[in-house]
Amino acid sequence: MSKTSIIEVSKLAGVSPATVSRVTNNAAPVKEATRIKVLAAMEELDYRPNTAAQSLSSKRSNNLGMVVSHLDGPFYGPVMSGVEATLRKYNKHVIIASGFGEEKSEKEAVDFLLSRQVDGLILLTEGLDSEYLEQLSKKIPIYLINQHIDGLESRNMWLDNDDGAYWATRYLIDQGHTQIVCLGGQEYKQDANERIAGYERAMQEAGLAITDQHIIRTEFEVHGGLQAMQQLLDSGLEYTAIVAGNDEIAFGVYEWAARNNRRIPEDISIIGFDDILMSNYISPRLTTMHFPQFDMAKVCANMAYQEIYNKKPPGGVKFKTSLVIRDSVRKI
Amino acid sequence: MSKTSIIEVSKLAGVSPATVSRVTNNAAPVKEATRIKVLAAMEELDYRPNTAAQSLSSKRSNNLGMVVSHLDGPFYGPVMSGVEATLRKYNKHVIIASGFGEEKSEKEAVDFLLSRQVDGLILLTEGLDSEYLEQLSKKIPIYLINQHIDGLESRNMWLDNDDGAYWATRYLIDQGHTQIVCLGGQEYKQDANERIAGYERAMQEAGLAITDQHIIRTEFEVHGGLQAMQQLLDSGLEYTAIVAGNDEIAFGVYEWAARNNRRIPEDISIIGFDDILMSNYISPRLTTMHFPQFDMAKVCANMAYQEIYNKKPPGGVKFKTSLVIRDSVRKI
DNA sequence: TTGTATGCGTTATCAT
DNA sequence: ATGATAACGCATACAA
Repeated sequence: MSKTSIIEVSKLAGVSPATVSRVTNNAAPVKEATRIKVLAAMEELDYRPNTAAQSLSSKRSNNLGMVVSHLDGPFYGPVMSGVEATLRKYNKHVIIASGFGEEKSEKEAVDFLLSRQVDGLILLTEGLDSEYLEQLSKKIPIYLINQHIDGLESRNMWLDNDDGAYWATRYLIDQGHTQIVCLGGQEYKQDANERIAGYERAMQEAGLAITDQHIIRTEFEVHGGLQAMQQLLDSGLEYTAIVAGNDEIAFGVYEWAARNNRRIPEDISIIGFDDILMSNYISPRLTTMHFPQFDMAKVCANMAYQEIYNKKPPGGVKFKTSLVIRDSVRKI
Repeated sequence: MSKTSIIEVSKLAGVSPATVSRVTNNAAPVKEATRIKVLAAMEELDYRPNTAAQSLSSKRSNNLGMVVSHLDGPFYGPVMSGVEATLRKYNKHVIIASGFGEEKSEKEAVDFLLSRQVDGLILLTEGLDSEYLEQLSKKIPIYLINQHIDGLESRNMWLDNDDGAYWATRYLIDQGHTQIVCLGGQEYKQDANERIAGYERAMQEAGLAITDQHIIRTEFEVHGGLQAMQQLLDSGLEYTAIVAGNDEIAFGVYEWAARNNRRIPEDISIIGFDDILMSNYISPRLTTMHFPQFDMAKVCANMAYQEIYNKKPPGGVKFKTSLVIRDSVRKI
């Protein structure tokens, strides 16, 4: 374990430590001949720069912090995966902290990460409001996934939820459905509102009237879908198809259908939103709008890297969903 | 951003930097009065020790590395969550790297983590063989989740797969089933073999004869379950219940049942293994053996912490599954 | 119990 | 293009 230091490498290569540093960081110009010598010495001694010393001296940890609401959950895996893979390519790393879905805990996670001297923060949270985030962004570069804050647009990666829900609804309409309800998320959630707006837009455009009963607000969870279906039943509204606010709500509908002896898609057609892993497993496989989480994560990590370590100006990106046709919608 | 250093704290408190260091690490004895003074000064200046300097000086990064096969996948979330939560409590942190399910990539992940000077390694991998791991363990403490290697038992956290499969099978038998098949994992997987052994043990104990046709090997995936069912059909063997090697295989059975117009549990009873999140979502909800991943992760992280930072000797732990009764098995 | 002094391995500044 | 040297902020051995 006797770590070989830059000094030993410099001696073996017959140069100064500074020169060795120059080649490891290949930032400053080094004559090709000496570079080769140094590289050879590093190789021979199996030299690995001490990251702590690098950080101390350069005042950079080479770590980005990332806080996600939940480490488990079906949604976050691909995002973490994308960020990790991208950063590792640049020899940077992500330190992930869980916010456990609560504002307090999410703030603690941010503090923890700050105390670890991360160079930037990637946030995929639910409980952090815009004021807090604006404050935070004065201290450290922050990148927001799936959250759109005025004033921070350039470091936002967000989804065009309206557009996605519009096309989801359009697909149902194109399949011949006219009695379409929407089981959306709760009002305090931005994306829930955007998705509902997209649904409304498509319905209106098609000249299909909707009433208050057509839109049911519930939690973005399986049990939310169940409750919403009960509410829908109670309302007596007739329908042939459902636009679900997300896939988990759609699963709640599956559950409800199974309990109440309704078949999907024969009796009820349904389209989801997000395309989480499970959508492709469940039976019948769920037709849904694909959320490009992995791409979003990669783009975000790239942007963070480029701005923080290469001073390239950031620019927010809006992503589009894509329709994934599977087996939960029937043609009328 | 002008970070306040230990020097400023020491001046404000009227003590030496060494004393400040002593209170932050509360290892060495400090008079209560001065401790209070120092704490007050730290508070006032909002002092946070520079982790890079700490690492450089103490020769410890206070980071543990963790490599998992996949960051997404239904299985790893709870494990990461448990490790992260536990370590954070101790003000240590986990750096997670993905192995992307390939040996080469997993080794790269290990190298990457080593180059980050982690103090220990938590491994939840598939492609690293015992020889490699034994070699690795000479360089750095490694903790194995869900993998049992001779010579490294004391740092192993593993599941009693045999016992779990035994009780899964027993449950089926207790519900009146006698024609029970097992859709297990592939031969090169340790846990797959152990689970099959448990199945066999329970069957023999109950005096139920099994033939080669009773045990089908397949991949631990949904499509594996599908294939196995096809094979089972071709064999012409009669059965009323299935022990699945894991939940994903069970989902494959669900899929097959849906396609072939068989009902669960009316026509086919099935019990899974692992209790992944989805098991509780799918319809009918899957009866399965719960894998205490979260506990396992917490125990593992605790053990790593205690050994690495407090020199407490480690001791491997064997975990038991527990039966989660839901709706996929019927009583005969 | 507390202070002093040194070292940790690298980068950055300033020369050359 | 390269070398010398001073930080970087903390922990620790040693001294008091």
